[in-house]
Amino acid sequence: MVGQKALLPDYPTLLVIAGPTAVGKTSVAIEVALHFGCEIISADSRQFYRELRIGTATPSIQQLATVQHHFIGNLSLAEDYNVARYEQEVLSLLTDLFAKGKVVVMTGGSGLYIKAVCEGIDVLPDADLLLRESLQFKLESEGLASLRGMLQKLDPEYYQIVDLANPNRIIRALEVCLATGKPYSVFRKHKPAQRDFRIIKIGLDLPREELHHNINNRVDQMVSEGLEQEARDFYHLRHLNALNTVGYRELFGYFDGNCALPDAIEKIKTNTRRYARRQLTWFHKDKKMIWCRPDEEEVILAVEAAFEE
RNA sequence: GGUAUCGUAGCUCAGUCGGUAGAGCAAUGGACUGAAAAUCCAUGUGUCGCUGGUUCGAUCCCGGCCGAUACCA
Repeated sequence: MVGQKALLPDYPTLLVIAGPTAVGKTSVAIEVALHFGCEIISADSRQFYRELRIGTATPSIQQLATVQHHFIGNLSLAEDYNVARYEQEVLSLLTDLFAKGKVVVMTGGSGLYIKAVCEGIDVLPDADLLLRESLQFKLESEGLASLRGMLQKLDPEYYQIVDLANPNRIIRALEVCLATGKPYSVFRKHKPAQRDFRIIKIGLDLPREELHHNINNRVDQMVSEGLEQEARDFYHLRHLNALNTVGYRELFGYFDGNCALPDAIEKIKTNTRRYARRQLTWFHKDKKMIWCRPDEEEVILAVEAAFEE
């Protein structure tokens, strides 16, 4: 199968390969991209940061040399970034890539980022970091109930549907209300965007036990590759969102003296497992997802079958 | 070999003055439009080590056995 002449689609096709962390997306995506002779767009909100190499399981130098990748190491830790920018940048890149070939592979585990590319995302104001900080302060000093009260006044419609226990949701809505003077809900259209390319979504999964085994092994491997030093190098930047990331926060806790190194490593494994579960929850909701084992031949067969539809 | 203590959920342990049991962690399910590797919500049946006995009734009391730990030989 791999190495045989590829069956190519008639229209530009974005081939999404999603799945939980450590399922084996990177190598499958490379094989699939080689098969279709195309490039890879990463959809991983932490592999953007070039400083985070070990802890985010960035593809190796050799892997990156095999197939042209995009959105790997394209940002520096201190840079602000968000889904909407990603959507725009990917769309613009796709125009170029589809001028060269009919297929582009997109792979990663950040569900929201994939969704933004496939379905679009509403036009909203970016976060104002100062405003966010002051709301955060209000949360700490006055409690969540106070923020809820504000939201109830500023956007009663959204107040009815938000998760009222989730500070992040409420703060974001308030940011938009305060920055624009309009209720957050008027911006939330949720109208799926029309794309001028076809989308085929493949979800990779493994029996849970096997996935956990992969996760545990990979964390041990990260540690032996020097994850502790990588985290230490950026300990002083821990306040940055990019470092609010599994693998780094647990080690920061160890540097703070809150736990021993083996405990921190154990916590990384646990939190990675939970992260994988949240990713699966997100992807399971997508009814268009075609589920496969992380095996390139199985994926290519599924993709070529989808071309026919 | 003797004595003592312990054996309860995947793990660490609590508890039942005898009426078949519950916390933390783990795990599982879910939500989620500019923080998304983030953030938030929900979910606790397990031969109470095995086996006899007492009892209307035993995980709890008594005996034996097995296992663990500590101390003594």
